[in-house]
Formats: sequence, structure tokens, C-alpha cells
Amino acid sequence: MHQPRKQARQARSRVTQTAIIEATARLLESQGRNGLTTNAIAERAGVSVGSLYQYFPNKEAILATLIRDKRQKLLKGMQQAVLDTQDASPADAVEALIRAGMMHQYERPTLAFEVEYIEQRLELADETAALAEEMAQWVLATVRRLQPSAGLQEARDVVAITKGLINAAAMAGEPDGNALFARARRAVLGYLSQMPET
Amino acid sequence: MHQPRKQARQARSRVTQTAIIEATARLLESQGRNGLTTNAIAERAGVSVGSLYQYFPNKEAILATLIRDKRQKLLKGMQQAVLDTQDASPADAVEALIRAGMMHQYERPTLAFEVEYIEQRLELADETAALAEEMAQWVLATVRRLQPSAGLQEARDVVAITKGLINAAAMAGEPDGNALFARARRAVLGYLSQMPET
DNA sequence: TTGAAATCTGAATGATTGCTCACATTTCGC
DNA sequence: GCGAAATGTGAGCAATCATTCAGATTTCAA
Repeated sequence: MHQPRKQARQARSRVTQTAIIEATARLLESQGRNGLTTNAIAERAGVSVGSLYQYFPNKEAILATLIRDKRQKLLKGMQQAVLDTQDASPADAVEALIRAGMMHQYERPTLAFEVEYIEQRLELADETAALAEEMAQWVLATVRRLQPSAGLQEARDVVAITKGLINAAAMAGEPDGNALFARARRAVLGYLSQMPET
Repeated sequence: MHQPRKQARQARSRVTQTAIIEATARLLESQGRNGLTTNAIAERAGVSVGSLYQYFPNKEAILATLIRDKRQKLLKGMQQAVLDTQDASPADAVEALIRAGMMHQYERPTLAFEVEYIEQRLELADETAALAEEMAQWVLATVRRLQPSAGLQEARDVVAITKGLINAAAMAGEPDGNALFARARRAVLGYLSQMPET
């Protein structure tokens, strides 16, 4: 039984690794989980099947890595937006956060949807939940500047609402990211403005 | 080559047909698209594999039928809600519509999510888009009573926002449908209240 | 009661796919 | 340059799965 290679020492191995992940992403976008065979990944990445197993113990691990990468980048982008707007007005801060999160996903909306679907059925559930919770915390911090009575549930809802809009736009093949952003902004600000007073 | 049976004449055949569809739904809920093999469907339905092919030309056709059924029921439920609230206040009408659509999906939220995923990658795209558009029209009619300036895009967004909240709740295993409804109501009414004045 | 149509059965088939392994090629410190 | 470590190769194995088909069982009109 092959153990995946412990450490990549040469530059070319990192190139291969990246190629595999990117090939996986592209195949997911174009074919969904159906066309995603190990042979297809290898071909698309321009390497042989064997190479996949030098870096990943199995197909699921490739997906897991891809998903982790995506999630990590999304989180970083949102953190950055929060930090960048500490001196801005609350409304601007919320806007920037939406824009950061939304645009990040909107760059590859189909991929974002696939990733979300796969996450559910992978052993990543716990890990993903933890990351989602951290994301909700950052959202909460910003949202509270606008609506101090907001709680974690509201933060999660803001994320959910945004995701819903992105997915719908992706399925409809909607091209205009800015129009989408404007509507997401309305949805989020509208939701927050309806918070029960207490 | 087997042609799927043209017409079911005996009662037992309808029982079998229903059992196959329901078994497919249950498997989707519990295992996702992975565990969904024809043999598993047959076993769960308490029939033999051969029987599947008496009623469906292939596996995809089973899924297509399931999806069509679900969509049809959802549409009917929402139409009913609209008709039932023609004399009610605009706010109540919107509420009833949300409740009808949301609760229908929330009964089996995991299945709803799977169905939505599969729809995308099946040849149902056009058919589904048509149904979605019809749904949007019904939503629009009701939403306009509250916000006359609303257009088709807003109606679609209302649906998307609600879907986003349902999916998030499903993934989190949220048990309280009523709390979810309250938040969906806030989100939708909030979104509509932020409509640009014109 | 009977026989033809309807329905059901499940082992067998062929295609697909995840993964392995024995070997080839490339890199790099010395 | 040299050799060992790192990296890459791809035909082929074993498992899985959608689908078929020849025949068994059930239904029902006459």
C-alpha cells in the first residue's frame, strides 16, 4: 500500500500538487461530481494517475484539500475586510464584509456550490462547522456595530442569505456581480433592520 | 432492449412505482447521491432490480420523476396559499406564502437540498427553469401587494433568500421550524422594505 | 377454471473506476 | 560526473454498478 509522500522537497512536486487541485476544481465546475474520476483529474492536470497517489491517499483527500483551501481563503478575505474597516462607519463595514465574502464566492459560483454540497457528505463536517462558526464570529462582530442586539443566529443567517443569493445567481448564469452585490446588501441590511427591539 | 412499461394496469404496479420513488427519496436523504445505486433502491423498495426497469428506462429517469413530483407539489402548495389569502392583508398574504413554501421544503430539508443539487446536472434544466419562473410569478403577485415597485428579480430573490435559510438550517440540523419561519419572515420583509423608492 | 397478459425475479454481463506497483526519469548534493 | 533520493509513469487488478433477459409468478376476463 502506498503511503502518500511525506514531504515535497522539489519545486516540481509543488507544481504537480497545485495542478491536481486546480484540475479537480475545473472538473467540478464543468461536470459536477459525476465526471470527477481520478483518471480525468490526472489527464486534466497533465500528470499520470500514479502521481495523484503520491500526494493524496485517495480521491476524497483531494476533495478535502480543495475544500479546505477554498474555505481558508474565504475566511482570510473576510477577516481582512473586517480589519480594513475598523475605522469606517458601521454601514460601510457591513458592506465591505458582504462584498468580500460574496465576491470571493462569486468568482467561481458553480465551484462554490459544488464545494458546499460535497462538504456535507465528507468527513469534513466537524472541521467545516468549526470554520463556519469562526466566520460567523467575524460577521457578528461587524454586524453588531450596526445592530447591537444581533446574536450568533443573526450572523449565521446573514451568511445563509448571502449564500442563497449567490447560488441562485450561479444557477441562473447571472453575469453581473455588482447587481448581485446590491441585492445582497439590501437583503442583509433589510434583515438586520427588522431585528426585534430589545 | 427493455422498453419501460407503457401503462400500468394493475394496482400492484402503482404500489411498486410509488415504492421505488419513495425508496429513492429516502436513500438520497440518508446517503446522498453516493449510496444511490439501483440495487439499493430496489432493496429498499422491497422489489427486485428488474422491476425498476419496468417503469423507468434508467436511473436518471427515476430521479427525474422524483424531482418533478417534488416541484409540482411545492408549486401547488404555493398556489394554494396565494388563492387562500386573496382577501387577507398584504402582509398576511406574504407570510402565508413564505410559510407554505418554506414548510413544504422544511419537512424534508435534506431531500430538498439533494434535489436542488441534482436538478442542475440533469437534463431537467429547462423544465426546472420554467417551473421556477412560474413560481416566481406567483410570488411576485403576492409580493407586489406589499411592495408595488417589486419586479421579477425581487420575487426570485425572495425565493433564493428563503432557500438559503432552509439549507443552512438543514445542515445545522436545526429542529425548530417555527423559529426558522420567523427568521425567514424577517429576511423577506426586511428585503422588501429596502426596495429603492421609485 | 383457464390461459394470456401483466408483473416480478435475480443471476449474469459489460462497462467504469479507484487504486497499486514495478519500473523509468529527473533532480541535486557532493 | 555520479549515485541516491525524489518524482513521475500507466497498464492492469479488483470492486462496483447500471442494465438485461429468460423465465417464474400473479392477475383477471371470459
